[in-house]
Amino acid sequence: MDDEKALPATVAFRLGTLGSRVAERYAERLRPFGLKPKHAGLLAVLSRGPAASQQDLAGELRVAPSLVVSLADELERLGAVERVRDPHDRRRQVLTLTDGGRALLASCTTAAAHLDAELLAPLTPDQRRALDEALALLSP
Amino acid sequence: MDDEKALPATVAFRLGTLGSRVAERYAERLRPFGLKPKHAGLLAVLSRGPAASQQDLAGELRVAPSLVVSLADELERLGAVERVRDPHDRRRQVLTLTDGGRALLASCTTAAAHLDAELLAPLTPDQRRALDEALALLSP
DNA sequence: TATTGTTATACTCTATAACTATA
DNA sequence: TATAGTTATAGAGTATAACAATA
Repeated sequence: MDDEKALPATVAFRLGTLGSRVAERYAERLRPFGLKPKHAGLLAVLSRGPAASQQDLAGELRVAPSLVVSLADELERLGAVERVRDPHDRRRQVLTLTDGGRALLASCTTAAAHLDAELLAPLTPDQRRALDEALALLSP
Repeated sequence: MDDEKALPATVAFRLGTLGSRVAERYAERLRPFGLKPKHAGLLAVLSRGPAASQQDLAGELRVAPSLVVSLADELERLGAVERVRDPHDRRRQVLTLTDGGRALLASCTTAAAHLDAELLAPLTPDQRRALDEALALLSP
């Protein structure tokens, strides 16, 4: 008997390719807003905590600090975030979400929900719950 | 009641980020072989069909034809594939897997299987089956 | 003229490293 | 001297477009 799965049958391979295709489709939906998925990720992090330092944000998003700078630049240009210098440590730029930023995040969330609906259409409710559970266990 | 999921709770968002992290981890495992995931994908396609044209391969892998050229160049340099001109249409380069290429693919498959074992460790057998099923339904 | 493979070029994304200002 | 943010530079990965050979 042959226990060996072919490469395209492994979870790692399928998760990698599926993830890349889903990310691509999500990026398409965000394009009209002038955003890429990483912008949405940054908005989401800002929305749930009080503004951390940009270095902390970099750690949380698992990207280089210099990337946070350009993401924040672009979000600032869109009026979605504001940079305020921390008066206690003037080296720190504290990022805060504006009302426009919250609206933008809501749009990103709606776009993701629409994509979810399309993706999950072929799954039964039980299968959806199972997938949700698996993703919760697999996600870092 | 609030039906609206937060962005990081959507399937699209989690599948995108998880897929990218898994792909990164898989790429690490392939590095010692001098390969990237796309090389492994090409080897896998070649292993299960008789050699198609490079353009067909590009379509199957969803990449530009020029990328197939460089992937094939690198695999040829590693002795994993051979290019043979089709005598019936001398424009066509037929790619064939060598024994070395089959061995290399086996290594890629083993690496993916090891990664699978690590990824799936926190899941029960039922959860693994459910994930497998969902991936089958979601994958193109 | 159309098609296959190839080459040349450019673009996107992201990281590393150098720099500035505060501490 | 050390740290936050920024800027400059470079590299990976991939696509687009021009090109050569063959049909």
